[in-house]
Order: sequence, then structure tokens, then C-alpha cells
Amino acid sequence: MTENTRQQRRRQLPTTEQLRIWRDFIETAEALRSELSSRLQSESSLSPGDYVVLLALSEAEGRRMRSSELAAGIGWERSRLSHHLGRMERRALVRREECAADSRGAEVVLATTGAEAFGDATVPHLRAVRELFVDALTPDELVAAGEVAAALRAHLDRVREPRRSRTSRPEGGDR
Amino acid sequence: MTENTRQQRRRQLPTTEQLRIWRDFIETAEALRSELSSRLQSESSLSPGDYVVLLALSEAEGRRMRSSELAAGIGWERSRLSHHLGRMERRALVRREECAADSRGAEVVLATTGAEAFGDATVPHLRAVRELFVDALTPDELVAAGEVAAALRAHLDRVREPRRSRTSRPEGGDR
DNA sequence: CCAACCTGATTGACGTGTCAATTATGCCCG
DNA sequence: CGGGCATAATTGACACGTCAATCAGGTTGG
Repeated sequence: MTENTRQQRRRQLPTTEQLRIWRDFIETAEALRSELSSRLQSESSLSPGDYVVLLALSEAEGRRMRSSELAAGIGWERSRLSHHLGRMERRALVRREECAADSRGAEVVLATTGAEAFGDATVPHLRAVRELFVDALTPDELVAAGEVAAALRAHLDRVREPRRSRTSRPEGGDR
Repeated sequence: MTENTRQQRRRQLPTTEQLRIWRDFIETAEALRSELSSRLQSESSLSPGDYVVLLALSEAEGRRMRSSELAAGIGWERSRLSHHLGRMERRALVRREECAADSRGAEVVLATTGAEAFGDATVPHLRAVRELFVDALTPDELVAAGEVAAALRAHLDRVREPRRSRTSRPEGGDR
């Protein structure tokens, strides 16, 4: 195969079979996410979003974090986190406090209610992951799933922002 | 391994490694979905939801479908479709007409604007699938991804509603 | 010092998804 | 026939996500 043909293949559209796999993959992931979410909701009245936020806070020193560190830690946009914290604060799962060091900043603190809710949710949630994901795959398939995910992620990171040299200094990666 | 131990393993929580793979898998799928969605949006002003609806309608006879068939065809809840059609109708992508055969029913018709928008979107979208998914994987990995998705889907269907013998007759599959 | 700029965080508008309730029609059986 | 139930579809309320705009508080160079 010449460089030319390879280049050309790159630009071709997916075959029917490739497209079928793509749809299977993305729709299955979506179905899983939705089932997990509904179980979490019914067993603990937490959403997946609540869960990741509470998980991060539980593991943080002092069960508190700067809002932007939290966002970076769980890979969320700041505005998304801000909205979500608002909803969580209304349910008394977290509190927001002013930050001593930088008075623009906010610190998010795990509230007692939040810690309890998280504690109650974690076993059912892990059980659901086991039941819906781990138990569905042979050990080989599980490894394969990990490799596929890693390859996709790496490729995505490579492709998403080839150069980001304008305002901020060129950082290496962002996780 | 006795039946007992096997039973017991079933109930165990995922190991750290299994959990890592799970998170990789679900977060990567989510990141892919989000990137695809944003490309689709910027290249065509269609959302992924719009796209699947328009795709189904394009392939339907007469470019029209009963609302509930459409919902079943793309695997959406009816209420979700109803809301989405409302938004699409506002943008003149589809029209809703009364159904002659059953006056409770509605028929969804692909509008000219919708057909054009879909036509314009399809090549960029397929290119994005190729670039973000197919090109990220070796042929082996692609096959593995398909197998993993199939296994997960099958397990999910098996687990989700073990028995649904009440109102509707026990249908085989739903695609 | 202070104007210009950067950064942390929030807000509002709007599209999207789910659940429960509702409306309207079809259908069946007593 | 007509009461009761199933079905088609919509609606309202609310949670969630994204984008662009905003606000407030730091930082820096002239």
C-alpha cells in the first residue's frame, strides 16, 4: 500500500460494518449510562453527577476543595460544576465557603448529609457496575474494553486540539 | 470452583482495576459523544438527536412515519420524541400531520428544510465518525469494540427486565 | 498608581432528557 | 350500547449541559 492510498483511505467514509460497530458502541454506552443512572437514582436519590462530586470531595483533604480544582479533577467545565453545586447546595449535600487565600475563589465543602448520602450510595452503585459491566464481559473482553477505551481516549486527546498556542502557555496535557 | 464460590464472586464488588476500566470506558464514550455532538452542531446546526430522527425519516417510505414507530425505530421514549419533534417542528425540519387510519396517531413528515439539512450534515458527520472512532482503532481493536458492545448490550437486555409478562405480549427484541 | 488584562466563579438563556399526569381516541366485553 | 381499560401522543415540571456574557477580584507594566 502506497502512502497515497493510505492517505486516501484516511479520507474515506466509514464502511457499513464500521458504522454498525460505531452505533453499537455508542448506543450501548448510552444505554449503560442510562441504566446506571436510573438505578443510582432509585437506590440513593443521587444522580451520577452528584456521585462523582461527592466521591471527589470524600477523597479530598479536609473533605473540601477549591471549586476549580474540583472541576479539573472530575473533568467538568466550570459552569457545569457551578450549576450542579447550586443544585446540590439546595439539597444540603455540599456547602460553599469563601476562600481565605484568594477571595475570588470558592471552596466546596462536603456536608454531613452529603457524606451520608454518598456512603449509602456507594455499595449499591459498585454492585450495579459489577452487574451491568464486569459481569457482562469475559476477563479477555474486559481487558479488550480497557484497551479500546484507552486507544480512543488517546486518539481523541491527540485530535481534539492539535495546537493551543495562543493565549495560554503551551501545556502538555490537561489531566 | 463450587457453585457457592461462583455465587459469592457474583456478589463481590468490582476490583480497583475493574473499576478503572469501567470509568475509562464510560468517560471515553461520553467524551466521544460530546465531541461528535459539538462537531455536528458547528458543521450543520443539527444535534445528534436531530440527526437520528432525520436519518430514520429519510429512510422511511414516503419520508414519513407514525410517531410511535419512529420512537421504536430509534429506541427513544415517546415523550422524549414528542418534545424533540416539537423543537424540530419549530425549526421547520419536520411537520406533524394527523393520521388518517387512527385519529389518535400522528404522522411525522420530513420537511424539505430537514432533508437539506440532513443531506448537508451526513458527510461531515460520517467523516467525524471515521476520524474520531475508526481511525483511532486498529482493525483488531475495532472488532473487539464491536464484540464488547454486543456482549454488554446482550447482558443489559437480559438483566434489565427479567420478566415483562404483564401488559404487553412478550416480544423478542426491540429493534 | 491605575488601566488593561487575566482569572475564578456565577448567571441566564436555551436545548435536552425523564417522570408523572393528562387528553383523546379506539376497542372489548358484559 | 356503554363503561372500563388500553393505546397514541402531548404536556408540565424539573434536572442536566453548553455557550456566551457577566462580575468581582488579582496582577502587571508604564
